[in-house]
Amino acid sequence: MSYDRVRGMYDILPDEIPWWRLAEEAVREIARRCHYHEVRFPVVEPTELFSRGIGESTDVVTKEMYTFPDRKGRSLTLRPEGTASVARLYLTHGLAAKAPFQKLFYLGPMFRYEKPQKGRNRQFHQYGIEVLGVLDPVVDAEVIGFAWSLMEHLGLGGLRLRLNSIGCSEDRATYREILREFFAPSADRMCADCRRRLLENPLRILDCKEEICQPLIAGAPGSMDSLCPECAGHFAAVRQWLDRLGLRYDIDPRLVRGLDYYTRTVFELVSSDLGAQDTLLGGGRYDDLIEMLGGPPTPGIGFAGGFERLVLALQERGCKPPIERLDLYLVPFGDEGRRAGLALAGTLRKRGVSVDLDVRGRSLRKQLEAANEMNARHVLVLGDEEARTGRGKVKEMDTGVERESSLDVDALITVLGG
RNA sequence: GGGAGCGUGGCGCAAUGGCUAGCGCACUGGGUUGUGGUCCCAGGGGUUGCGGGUUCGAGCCCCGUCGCUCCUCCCA
Repeated sequence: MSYDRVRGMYDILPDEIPWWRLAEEAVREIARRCHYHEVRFPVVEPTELFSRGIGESTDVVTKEMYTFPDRKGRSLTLRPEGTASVARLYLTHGLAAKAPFQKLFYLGPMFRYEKPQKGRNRQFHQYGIEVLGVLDPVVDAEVIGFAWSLMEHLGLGGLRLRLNSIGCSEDRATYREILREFFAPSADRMCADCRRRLLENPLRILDCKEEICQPLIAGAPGSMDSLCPECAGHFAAVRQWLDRLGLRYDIDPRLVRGLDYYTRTVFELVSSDLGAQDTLLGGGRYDDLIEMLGGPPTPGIGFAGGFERLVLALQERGCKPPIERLDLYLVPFGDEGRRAGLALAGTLRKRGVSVDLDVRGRSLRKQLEAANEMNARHVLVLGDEEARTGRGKVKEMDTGVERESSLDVDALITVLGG
């Protein structure tokens, strides 16, 4: 093999496609029901969009972006996520003034330069929804409801929604200080990473999985204690809505998301069927993002989910996507039959029937074996005899029953249908 | 970035340091050019990831390297 795949980027072969389509169609269907509109945006954006939108100090920006200069020396980046692009799109097209309230969704590949492992690739595929222009807590509940509807539609179980509020930017600043004061006295009893985090971003300490840090983290004050009255009220209202709608959630005061634009409500939907990378989707509010990118103050909320992980979870749960069967396998046979075969296939295909036929002139036996292997519903042997008389026998492969039929397209379609 | 495990036909695996590196599945053809699944026969396909070392002799042992997988980290 002379060329390897790029590390962390994968081919998806026909065998896997049914699960992908199942997942993609579910997203589109829920989006349709909830009246979200699809947007598509470039895979490449100016680097600054991400570094400013996602946050200069985040892992994504500091070490995970595919960034390169174009031929005129401008710095471009393969999108590592979608929200920043949607915010940019919102501003680019003047929606803030024209139609400030938007419910949008997207699907597509994202890129992050990370060490690959189960459920984490360098090119991965996300779907995401974004609601722009409304601060009301009912929207938070609607967005979370979308996530649950999607999972319910797919019949996925083993799920848990982790919910938290990290407050507005002022709250986050005060919380950061509270954590700093809390952890500082015991800094010497924490792992090296956490000592660094203490200075750079104390919020991250809460994510630490090191044994040594666990007891300390367990006793740390939650972010909800430092919420301002507005944010506390917002969060209480979100919870009320969720309760009213019967949407399950677990409050997790240690849930801190890794992108800087998040404010107030944050959440993750995790699956018990996945490995270490068990977050099926994650999101939250980003009420300052649009303004940060140069637009008018505009609240927003959304989430993104990974298709790879969704597919893994579906397979883990034994979900079988519907199998698409070939309607008819034509077995052209003899000179006349072969001449008639392709023409007949063409007319049937125009009528919406899926037809395949042998193009290698193989033996009758081999062709039937092929038909059997590809799980065709019907077989029609089209030899010289059939070509001459215009009649043939359609065999239903599951039962072995043969039915005599005219080779007239309408007659055939009737036989195939039954 | 750190750690662990694994690299042998397309896939899954085997081979005490010793014969021409085998087996199953898959693939191709035939048994059977007028009807599939089973069965039988035959065939193609390998620089044992790569490079070096030890040895009379290395798929096997040693070193290096590359790759893959999982964990950590982070996140979708």
